[in-house]
Amino acid sequence: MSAPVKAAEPKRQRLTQAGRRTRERIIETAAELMFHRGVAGTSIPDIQAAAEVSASQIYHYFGDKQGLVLAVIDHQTDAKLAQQRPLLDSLDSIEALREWCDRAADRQDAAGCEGGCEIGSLASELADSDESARTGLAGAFDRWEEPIRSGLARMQARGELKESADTAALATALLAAIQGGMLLSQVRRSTTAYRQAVSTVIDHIESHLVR
Amino acid sequence: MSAPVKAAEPKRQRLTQAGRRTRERIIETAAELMFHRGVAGTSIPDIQAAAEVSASQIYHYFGDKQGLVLAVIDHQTDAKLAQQRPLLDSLDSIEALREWCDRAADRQDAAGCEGGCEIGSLASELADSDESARTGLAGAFDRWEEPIRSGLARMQARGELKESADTAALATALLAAIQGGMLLSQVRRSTTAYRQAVSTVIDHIESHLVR
DNA sequence: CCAAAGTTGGAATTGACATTCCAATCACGC
DNA sequence: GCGTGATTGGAATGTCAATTCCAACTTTGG
Repeated sequence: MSAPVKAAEPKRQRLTQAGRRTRERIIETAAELMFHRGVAGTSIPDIQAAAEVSASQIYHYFGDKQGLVLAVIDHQTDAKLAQQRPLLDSLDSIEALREWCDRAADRQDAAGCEGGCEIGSLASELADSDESARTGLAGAFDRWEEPIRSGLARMQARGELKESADTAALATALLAAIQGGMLLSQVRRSTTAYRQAVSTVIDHIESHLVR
Repeated sequence: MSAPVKAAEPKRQRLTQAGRRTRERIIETAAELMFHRGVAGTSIPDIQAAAEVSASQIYHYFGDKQGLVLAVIDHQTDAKLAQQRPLLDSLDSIEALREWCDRAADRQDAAGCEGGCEIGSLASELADSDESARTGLAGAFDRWEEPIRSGLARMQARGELKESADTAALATALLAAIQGGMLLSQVRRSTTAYRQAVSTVIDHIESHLVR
């Protein structure tokens, strides 16, 4: 029959300087709006108005709304990793882990606990309704989890963490605590739950320290 | 100015037998659809068709879509607590905690990891866009967390858990692990993350056992 | 049995929204 | 300098959603 399902793919086109800038502006604006109002709550006209572009521009660069959503997923993933980057690459001590998680908590407090995790919110909304989005978000979580696992693995390699510790599982548990904690904090409008959840998992990691 | 914001409130009316049944059917159908497709992805006509009711019936009983959503939140909360009820009231041993969490994991596996937590999904979608929904969901999480906390407190009272253990924080951490683990499992289509997250937190609770 | 209130059907209204189209500019390699 | 393809504007299209309205029918309490 037809070729294997793939997302409406805007043909690989050469982008002009202006094109690249427009494209970026659309993605950033869409990401912002979708973060605050959800994907379904963000209409193309909304994005048009906020980014000051015409409908044709959005459809020219992304094909359709789904294409834009996929671009937003990648953008938010890159943005999150970049934002946490210096710390993210040295999560190889209990102190570094705590510091890294605290930063996020402080940011969340500063935002008045409105909005949860950029990735997590997209995941919850899209996981069951858009298979390619689900795949993209699974990749996002993998990219995010990797530096955690890697940091723990370094601790273990250095002999600071017991051999019996399952670093992969601990990394997953910490990521889950972050996600669940963020959600509870968003709903309760207080970072207490996030801090407790994350702190609990890090305490547990600490209990695997040698000595 | 005006009275404090309150949701469009269908006047307290006496319900006939038929009325009560229709109302219930609408709520259950809406809950089901909204769980699978999200609130925004579920239209009133969708609900009409699935529940075999007319538009007037929905608006008669709930005022508007938001009213229906609030009813769905309460319904899902009651349903979740009822479903877990026997176990939920005796979460006062490590084994009971593990058993309780395992059940949820098995259910999730049986569902092919489609759909996350009924409460968590609603929370993520509605927390920032509907203040009364947010309040209702905060209450839902509180009602859910309470039996966990209470079970841990009993363990502590019996002297099984060290005095130094913060049972409230541990309960919150477990709930967060459940939520975050569910989200990761939904996105990854595997309960591994959920099992690891939950297991990690329970291991940590276990480390607070006396002796 | 009668009236008030509860229940239901279904059409009509109004407004968005995603997407398409066409035509006009504009940038750049040759 | 020219032409091809990139970029943009803005109107038009078709669909579908939320909600309202009104009229008919049913139940219930007195």
